[in-house]
Amino acid sequence: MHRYRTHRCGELTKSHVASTARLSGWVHRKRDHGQLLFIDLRDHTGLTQIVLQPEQPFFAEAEALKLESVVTVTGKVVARTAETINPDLPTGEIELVAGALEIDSVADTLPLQVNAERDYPEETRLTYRFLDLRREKMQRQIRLRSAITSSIRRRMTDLGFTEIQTPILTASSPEGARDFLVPSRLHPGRFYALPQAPQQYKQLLMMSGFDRYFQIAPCFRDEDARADRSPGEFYQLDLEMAFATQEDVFAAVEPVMHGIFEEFSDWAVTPMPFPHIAYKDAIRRFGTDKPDLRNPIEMQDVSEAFRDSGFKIFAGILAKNPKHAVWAIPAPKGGSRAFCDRMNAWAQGEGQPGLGYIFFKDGEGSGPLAKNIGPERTAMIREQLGLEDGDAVFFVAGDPASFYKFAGSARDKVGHDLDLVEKDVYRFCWIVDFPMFEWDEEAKAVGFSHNPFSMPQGGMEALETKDPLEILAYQYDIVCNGVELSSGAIRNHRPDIMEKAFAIAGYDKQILEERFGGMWRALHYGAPPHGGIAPGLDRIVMLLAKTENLREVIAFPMNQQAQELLLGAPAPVTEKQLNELHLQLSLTAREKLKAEAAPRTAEPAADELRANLLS
RNA sequence: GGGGGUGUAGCUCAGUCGGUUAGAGCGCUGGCCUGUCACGCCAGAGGCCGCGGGUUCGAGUCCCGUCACUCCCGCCA
Repeated sequence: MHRYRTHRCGELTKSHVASTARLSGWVHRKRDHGQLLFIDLRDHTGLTQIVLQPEQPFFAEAEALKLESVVTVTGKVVARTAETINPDLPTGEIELVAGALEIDSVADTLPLQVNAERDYPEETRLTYRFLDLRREKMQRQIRLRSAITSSIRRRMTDLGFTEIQTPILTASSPEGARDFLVPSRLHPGRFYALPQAPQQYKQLLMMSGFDRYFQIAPCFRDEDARADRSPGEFYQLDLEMAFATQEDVFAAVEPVMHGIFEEFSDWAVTPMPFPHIAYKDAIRRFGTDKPDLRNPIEMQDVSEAFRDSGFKIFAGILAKNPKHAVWAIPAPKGGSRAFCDRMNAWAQGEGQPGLGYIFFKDGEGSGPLAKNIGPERTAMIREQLGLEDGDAVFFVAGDPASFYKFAGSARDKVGHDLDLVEKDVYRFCWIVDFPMFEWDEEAKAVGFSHNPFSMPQGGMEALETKDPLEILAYQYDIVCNGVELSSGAIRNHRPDIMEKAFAIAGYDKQILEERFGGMWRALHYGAPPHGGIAPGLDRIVMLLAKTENLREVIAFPMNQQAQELLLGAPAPVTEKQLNELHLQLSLTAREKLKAEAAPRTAEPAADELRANLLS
């Protein structure tokens, strides 16, 4: 008989009755009747009820067992009587009558309960992550992540993609987010950077003739956290294809995404092909480049209804600048003064002057705004938006470039508050035709708006003849339920076009050679046209697990302050380590205090242990 | 860097208008219980009310500061 187990805790059924079995696992719950003790024994497969009788020599020891202790039980599998069958448990028709009990490991009093589905503060959960992970929900979510990852690998391999690892210690790149830097011991004063994405390497692989590459790639960016953005590190399904057009990339990725979402959820998924929405249309219709298409509301430009109207504020705004506009956010079934006033109060809380509105009842428009512009213009708006009695409409005026974000969040709020958002469905779309360049207000100059290696639409001719801010790129995002899952592009494989594009963004050829040396060289020795994309794995799993927080689908996440509470990262290092790396710290008194205060870990002893290991 | 929320027993939370000895559930300790499965019953221990200062006869409660966690803004080619 195996030292620890002949079966798993979720395995025994009526067919095993009368056989001898050995189970190992955690004490999930105890029910002590004095002269009879039940223990629910748990492992990754489920629960089995163990029955312990008082004549057994280990009975007292078993009674004293703390929850979450680890034990090995050997005994006879017995059928339960009809009255004692537990229909809620897969193993509920049998129980194991203990003949021997071995205590493998005892547990202290628990800081969080494993056997209860209740919420604990993040800090407690992360400090005791090993306990948190034992809970059923976390087991389910981490296993879901594993299954999704396997499925992605299989699908990509079936499509002829080759999985290739790329370096973790690489070079800092001048564009993008803040880098994590790793000081070099052998090269004083020089630093490696952790990759923000394997962008250049995957393009080099295309130039190396691998045709189709993919990787479940770790990416590192030193940004502040959000609920849907881990601090520091995350994973992407990174892929790249040679001799591919934008449509080829869509045709490869769409079935993978669609297939994954069909495989791991019973919610409806947007049928293929996913709709394509141009960036500027997404902004105009939804106020964001990552629209939640479950929300049916679409905004419209209603400037003409307000131009030279009796509503002097909007008329004035429109007269001031030809770029200015008035956008309407329809609110079906939102036609009550209470709702409109609530929206107005919300807008003021968002730092807006307010939110103009009209609501429709008894065949006409109500509210101060309708009075100001008169019945004809009110009817025009109603006509354009197809509104009926009982509906409302909100207005935002000014320069769309500055108000579209607010308009987008107003659309979100109307959709949610009026319960218009579709349920139990994944709504996908592609956002295409991103601008190649954008105006950097801080630098007062033109810069790359997304990926500097994207191919401008129209190629060299566009760069030479068009206003840079008008040029579009072969740059695209895939969006699901308002979550940006990935962005990608057809790359610029022509050194002459790249030189010109970088010149427009203010980088001269020398920078290109210095900072992108490897790729710049490779482009001169036969580079295939290529492109790719990189869907974020954490966000895919988060959507499929139906949670709102990335930390729910990461085994050992950092907290919002980018600290890992189990091992205590980031941690101070010794003088010796600093010296080897040719580093000196330059900290203010206040920063020194903070640096010396060791991060909290689960066991105070861990801090001591770490100090010993480091010295 | 900025704004919001939270901080009370091991854990989750309640705590009224500032007023006597700060409560509940789970967990923990002791006792009882041979069919429970969120077992039940009885008893008990456990509190720097995050920390510092202030107002007050009196502060968990009000004010100021500070720290921690969390959500958001900035940031995220």
